[in-house]
Amino acid sequence: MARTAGSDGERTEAAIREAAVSLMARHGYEAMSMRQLAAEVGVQAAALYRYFPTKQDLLFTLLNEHMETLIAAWDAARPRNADPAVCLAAFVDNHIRFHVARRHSTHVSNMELRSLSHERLSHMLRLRARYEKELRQILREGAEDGSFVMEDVGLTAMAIIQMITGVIVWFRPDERLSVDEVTKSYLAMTLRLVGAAARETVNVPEHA
Amino acid sequence: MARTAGSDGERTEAAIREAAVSLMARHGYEAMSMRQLAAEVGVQAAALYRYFPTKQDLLFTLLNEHMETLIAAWDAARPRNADPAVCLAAFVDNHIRFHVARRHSTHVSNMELRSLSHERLSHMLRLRARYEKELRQILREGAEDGSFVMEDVGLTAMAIIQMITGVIVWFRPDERLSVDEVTKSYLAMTLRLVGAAARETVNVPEHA
DNA sequence: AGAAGAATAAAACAAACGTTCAATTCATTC
DNA sequence: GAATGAATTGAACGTTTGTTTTATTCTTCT
Repeated sequence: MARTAGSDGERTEAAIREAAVSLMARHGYEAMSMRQLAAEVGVQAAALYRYFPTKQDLLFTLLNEHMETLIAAWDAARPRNADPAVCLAAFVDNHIRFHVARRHSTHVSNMELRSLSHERLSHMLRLRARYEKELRQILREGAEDGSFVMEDVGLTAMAIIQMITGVIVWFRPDERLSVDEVTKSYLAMTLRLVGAAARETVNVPEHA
Repeated sequence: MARTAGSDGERTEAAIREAAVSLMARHGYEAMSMRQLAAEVGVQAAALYRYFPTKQDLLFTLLNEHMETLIAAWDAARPRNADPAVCLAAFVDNHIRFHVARRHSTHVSNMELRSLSHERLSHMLRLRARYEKELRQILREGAEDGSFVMEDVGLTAMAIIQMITGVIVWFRPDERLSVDEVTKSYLAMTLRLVGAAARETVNVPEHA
């Protein structure tokens, strides 16, 4: 009844994070008990508190890491000095691939914000706003230089985000469509949505 | 300690449903306690069990009612013998207005399916599949008669559903945009998304 | 006015919850 | 090989949970 053979702090913490994301994604934050999580890791519940002072701290750590990583990924992937259509394509591509690769933590990020304290919720919303601002910026430039057609920048940004994040709700990587195929289709839909028909999918309106 | 003056079964049940939807939407099904719900209704927790045998029965009742009502609303609103663009427009319009008017129960329907038992989950998924099939049918007809352009019917259906359901995540009826404006914009985006430019938003590709 | 049934309160149940504490073993360093 | 600190256990804490039971009051019908 004490330290177990071969135990290692770093490995245990990583195992906790991984199991927590999986359990929260499947059953929800409130439905996941610390004992259940401990059992999944193969450890007693008390051991969890060596790494995360409270259950909510654990949640916050996971959510924060998810958003920080997403922002960093976009920062690395975004084209510089490119025209709006290229930027938008890069944004959609990065967004879908990132979220598909992290289905579970994306689910948690979308569902469990309400379990955070007020300050931590604000912090997460700020990160989210910062990320969404990138998309609005692209859309605004495209609307100004005439390469995009849209009624409202903010509204279009929300519509696109909802659409491309929604991939993870139904997409399973082992089914009929590959990530590449899905990404390509969503990219085409997005470009049509903002009135920037890609060369290969141009459609000339019949009565024009 | 017993029946209170002016108490009425029907009114109490309606009050329970209403308070439950509101609490579940704001805090989540797991986070809502029966005592908290009872307090919101102005009743003791034990009284709830006169109307719903278990907490999960209460959830199921709400979810089921939501989906049945949605399907009934579409059945009443859908045009008969109309071309795909008209049908699609009607679908988007009905969907957005229905969900905006029922923000709370939509939230619950989207978030709390996982708290249902296996059989009840299956039942809800069947209802959802039946509803989504309507959209796929419209898209398929449009793809076949050439009025729509799309890569994949199923994928496009999911993208549209996610996009137009996502309205309730950010939309607040008391802000800068009215329901009519939002619906109109989303309708325009949807038509462009499937390559069926509405008359007033036709855009002729520059290089055509 | 009295009987019957509908609607609720109050109290209790065992189980599960997040969390804390002290004790104990493993790994590492000197 | 003894000492030190990191890692973990096992038991316990007080709350809160969903639910049940029993008793009581209100309403309605005759």
